[in-house]
Parts: sequence; C-alpha cells; structure tokens
Amino acid sequence: MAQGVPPNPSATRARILDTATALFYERGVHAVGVNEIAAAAGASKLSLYRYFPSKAELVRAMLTEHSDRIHAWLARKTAPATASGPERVLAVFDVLTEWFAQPGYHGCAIVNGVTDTRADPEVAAIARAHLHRYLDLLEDRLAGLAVADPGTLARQLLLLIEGASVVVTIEGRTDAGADARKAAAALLRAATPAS
Amino acid sequence: MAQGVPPNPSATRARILDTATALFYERGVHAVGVNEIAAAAGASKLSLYRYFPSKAELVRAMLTEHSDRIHAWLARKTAPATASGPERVLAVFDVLTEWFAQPGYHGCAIVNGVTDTRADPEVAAIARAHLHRYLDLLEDRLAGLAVADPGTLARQLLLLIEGASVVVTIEGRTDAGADARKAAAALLRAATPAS
DNA sequence: CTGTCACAGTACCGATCGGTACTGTCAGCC
DNA sequence: GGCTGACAGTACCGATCGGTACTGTGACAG
Repeated sequence: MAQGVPPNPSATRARILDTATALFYERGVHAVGVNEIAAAAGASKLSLYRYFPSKAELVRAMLTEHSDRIHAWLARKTAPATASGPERVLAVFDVLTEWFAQPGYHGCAIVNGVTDTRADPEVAAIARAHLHRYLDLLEDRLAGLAVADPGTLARQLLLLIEGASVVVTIEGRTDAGADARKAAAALLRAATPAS
Repeated sequence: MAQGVPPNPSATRARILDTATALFYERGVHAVGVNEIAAAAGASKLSLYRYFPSKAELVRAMLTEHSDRIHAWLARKTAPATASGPERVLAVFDVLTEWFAQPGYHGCAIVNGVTDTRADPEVAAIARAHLHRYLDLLEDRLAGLAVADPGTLARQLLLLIEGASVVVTIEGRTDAGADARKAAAALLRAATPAS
C-alpha cells in the first residue's frame, strides 16, 4: 500500500512517534510492544530502531515531544489577550476542563508515563520539567493581579489541576474540572488583598 | 529455612499478599512477575495460585485490601475527638502530608494500580470506591461546620489531596502537602459564611 | 504406622517480549 | 545503466512472561 511514497526520513520518524504516543497512552508502555508500534505506524522495526536506539528512548522522545505540544497548545489557548483580571488565570482551568472532558481522556500522559516507567530517572526529569512549565504559565497569568504570594498560589492551583486530572480519570465524571475552577476562583479571591 | 512452620493457610495467603503489595507498589504490576512474588514471599507458585486464581485477581485483592487499610488508618488518625472546628478537617491534610513525605512514597498505590491495569474495569471500580471513601471522610469531618455547600467543598478538598499526591511524587519535594493544607484552610475560610 | 493435606522446589509449556540480521524493492542521483 | 540509501517484510535470537504439572517432604489425625 502506497509503497511509492518518497522516503522522507523525518516523516517516518514522526509517524512512528505519533503512533507510539497514541498506543502508549491508550494501553500503557508495558502493554504495547515495539512490534505493534512499527506495524501500526506502517514501518518496520528496522526503521523504528534507526530513529530510536531503544524502546526506552522512544518513550522519552514521545514524552518530551508530548510535553512540548501540550504547553504550546495551552499557552496559545490561554493567551493573555483573550481575558483580563482573574479571568486570565481561570482561562487555564476552562481550557483544562474542556480537555479533561474529552472522550478517551484517562489522565495526563506524562504522569502516566512516570507510573509506567518507575525506574527511569530521565522520564522523571521530563515530568518535573512538565510541572514546572505549568507553574511558569500560572505565575505568568497571575502577574499583575496583586496577589500576596503568587508563587504559593501558583503551586496551589497546580494541585487543583493535577487533582482534577486524576479524579476525572478515576471517577469517569467530568465535573471535577468545574470543581477545580470554582476552587481556583475562591483561592484567587482569598489571595487578593482587596477582598 | 524455617521449614517446620505449622502450615497456616491464611498466614501464607497474607504473606503472599503483603509481598505483592510491596513489590507491585515499588516497581509496578507489569514489571513484577508472579515468580518473583512467590519467591520473595517464601512461597511456591502452587501456593500463590491456590489462593489467587490469576495474577489479575491477586492485583484486585491487593488493591482492595490496601484501600481498606488506608481508610481504616486514616479514619483512626483523624478521629474527630482529637480536634474541633476547622482543625477537624485540616487534620486529614496533616496526616496525609506526613504520609506523602515518607521516604519511598511515590503516589497512591490505588491510582498507580489503575494506570498499570488500564483495561481492568474491576480495578477501576475499586479506585472509584476508594475516592468515594475519601469524600465520605471529608464530608463527615465537615459536618457541623456550617459551610454553605459541604458536598462541593469536599470534592474540592479531594482535588487538593490527589493533586498533592501527584506533585509530591513527581517533584520529589514534600512541601506540596503543606501547600494543600494552606489551600484547604483558605477554601474552608471562604466557604464559612461567618467569614 | 498410615493416610492426608499444605507446602516448597522445580521443570516445563506456549506465548510474547526487546532487539538483531537478512532479503528484496523501490526512488533518486550520477 | 549502475550505485546508494531508505524502506517493508520476515525470520530469528535469548529471555521472560503467566500458568500448569509433578515430586518430595514435613506436620498432623486416625
């Protein structure tokens, strides 16, 4: 099928990476073999091992690229120009609530990846960076809001985000996102001196 | 070694269950084989399969028993007699913060188990019940505090708990528990009409 | 003394895993 | 036309997986 495609190296690599992202997220790193990934990507194992020296490296590349995509998308969807005041921060919760409610969502792929590959310190570092980018985004959206301690507030809001992701995944109900938004609004109000 | 122990059926079962709990939590369900569990428990595979018809059933039994233990321990440590007023609720966060800060803690075993066994609906049900027991505890400790909407507040506090567990696991720092407690106190203050 | 039962130890089964090697076949370039 | 390189397809490797079968042994009951 479509044998005559021009052999575009980076396209093959991207196809393998996209397929791995979907399969690993769906069923977990340990439950999906490299054989299946290559077959589903329409590639051979030789191609897979040309671009990724091992399955562990494929997982790391997948998580790194996935984290990049998420934060680029999140920053774009919550661009400061679209809102002002506390709504600038709450827009983050709106976008995440919508994301968590999508069918097939079952947790943050980065967090799941850490659970899947418990012993890999590089995966742990990717996940730490992922959380810190959340903190950076929250602190940026908090800037200019005259809250007493933006750093602490950002960390509290991060707890709500990660908690909502877990609760939505386990409960199967999607209203945890709305709960998180309401809690975030209350924390914002409480942290603003002019309450 | 200690060959002459009286063959106590339930003791063997409990030994296998305890060993499985530790190994599964440490390295994940897929990374630990039944062979290793039996060997580490000082039992044979025949004994393991006498008490648990399959590895999946062993995982379910382990998670069920673990959930029971956690909630019995949590209810005891946060007994209402030990505090009054808002401190009755915040005591839950104190206990959990101490728990999350223990060396070797890397997430809730129930949540990790759901990630490990994504396709098992029985494990998902165990996890849902686990969360609902958290909600029951929080609502019980909120009783008599004259908050406007105890159900919503309990769900918001649950988000903080699960979020702190995830953030402690990924960040490796333990101050997420303290952040969660501060956020919980702020939400409590905001929800009490006599603010 | 003689069953019976729970048990540890071990060998084994088919399947699947991650990873390697080899073959044949296209496409583009000289 | 001949060369090169990326590619799919396949066979294969050793290891390990979940699960079963078998053997020997010690403790207890009759």
